[in-house]
Amino acid sequence: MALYREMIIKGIYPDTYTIPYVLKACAGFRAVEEGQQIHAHAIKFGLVCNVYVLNTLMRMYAVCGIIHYVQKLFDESPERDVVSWTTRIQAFVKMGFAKEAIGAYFDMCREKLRPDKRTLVVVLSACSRLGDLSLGTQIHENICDVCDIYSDVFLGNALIDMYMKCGDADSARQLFHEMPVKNVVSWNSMISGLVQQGQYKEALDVYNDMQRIRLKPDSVTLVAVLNACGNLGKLELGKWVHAYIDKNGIKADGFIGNALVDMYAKCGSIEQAFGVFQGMKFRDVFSYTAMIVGYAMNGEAQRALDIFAEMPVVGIKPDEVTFVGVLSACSHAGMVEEGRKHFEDMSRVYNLEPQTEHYGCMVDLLGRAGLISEAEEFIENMPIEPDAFVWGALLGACSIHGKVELGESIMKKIVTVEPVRDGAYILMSNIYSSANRWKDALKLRKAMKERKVKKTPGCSLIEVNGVVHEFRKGDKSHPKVEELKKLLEEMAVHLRNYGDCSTSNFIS
DNA sequence: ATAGGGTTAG
Repeated sequence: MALYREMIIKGIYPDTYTIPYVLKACAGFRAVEEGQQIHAHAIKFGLVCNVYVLNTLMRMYAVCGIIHYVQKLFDESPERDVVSWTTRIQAFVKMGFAKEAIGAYFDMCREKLRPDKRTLVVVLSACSRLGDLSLGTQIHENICDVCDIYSDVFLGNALIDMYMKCGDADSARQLFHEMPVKNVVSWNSMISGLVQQGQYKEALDVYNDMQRIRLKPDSVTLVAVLNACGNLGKLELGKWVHAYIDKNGIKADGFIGNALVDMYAKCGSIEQAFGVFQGMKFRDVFSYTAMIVGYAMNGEAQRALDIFAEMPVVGIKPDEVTFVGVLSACSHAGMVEEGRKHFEDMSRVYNLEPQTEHYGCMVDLLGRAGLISEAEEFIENMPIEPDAFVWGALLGACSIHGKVELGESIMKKIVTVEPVRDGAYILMSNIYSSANRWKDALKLRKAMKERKVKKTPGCSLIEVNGVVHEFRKGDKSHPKVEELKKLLEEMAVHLRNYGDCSTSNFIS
């Protein structure tokens, strides 16, 4: 850049070779203003009719996120080649306009331009974002016409990612095994893909295979592994990853730091989570959200709200997920007024539209506090259609406060929205049982069987000395189940002595 | 002689 300036000052004109060089540097540093200056030079010296110059200009605006200019340059350019199209498609994908990207791809085909490997990689990433499997499969077939899929790691990786994001883990796995050359991105696509599908154990299996061939994980790998650890309660492995990060001088940047906070919080080590959070140089919405949700999950509502109150001070705007944490913290602590205030602030102060999760949290908040008719009213005034999550929250309130008739009418609504999940049936049958209406409870259990309702076993994970113990409701397979039961009974007796009545049936 | 576009994460 300095050399280029010197050149201009000395009165030497740039040519069609100079401009792409300097523009590449601008794109690398996201220096829009300098890029615009170069753009002005290119116009001044009459170089904008060259495809190379045009394409690098488009690319510079694309990485700086100014899609408007990309489109303008594309429209005005006298000559467009595969690179121009690819750059425009990529710009759409980057800005989250996946549909437009696909549209541009088909326009390109209509203009009788043949896409190459790099175009197809970008188009596949658009399919991933859309989660459109049939479109992705169609592109896969297009690729087979153009070239050999196995001839390019990038293409293979993009295909794995596409199948994973479209929910077809089997095809992704098959492709992965057939690829003759793999790199760390191929492994990462598999591992994070499985994590996104909730197949945490499978993700860790793939990670073990990766270690077996002694391929070094990078920060993308570790973020996915930490995510799996958090969801499986694998604190020991999570700690090991933390040590690995420190030892290998991997930058504890945003992604890694946030993943560590999330992992520790989900594993119940909330103090460790806070330690990592405090040690981070740069914190963003995700760091704060992980901490708030973590505190809420671990029953520390006040600390969740304290962290939330810090956000405007440091100038970080909360997002929808942050508010799920805030509202659930209020709900579990019975802070009705506080919760109401935050719910109102969501749209009024932060311009965020409440989603069904937020309405569900509010119904839960009101319902738990016994304000059932207000909770009902709240649902009636919802601008969006209430889903099973919202009705479920109200049903939960009926279960706590023994409202049988209301429960029955809610049950009817839930069955129409979501007939195959077990949660509501269990709640309702508990309501009947508490009201001594055993016949109705039995009838409901029968209906569950008839409708083939899927049962998700109540389950908790805990790790002791590196071994994960999984407890399912009614499961007696743990080797020390009798000892555990005895201990729990003793604990319940102690707790009741301190005036806690909620422990009577937690031993099951 | 010298130039441009690609995949993975919270």
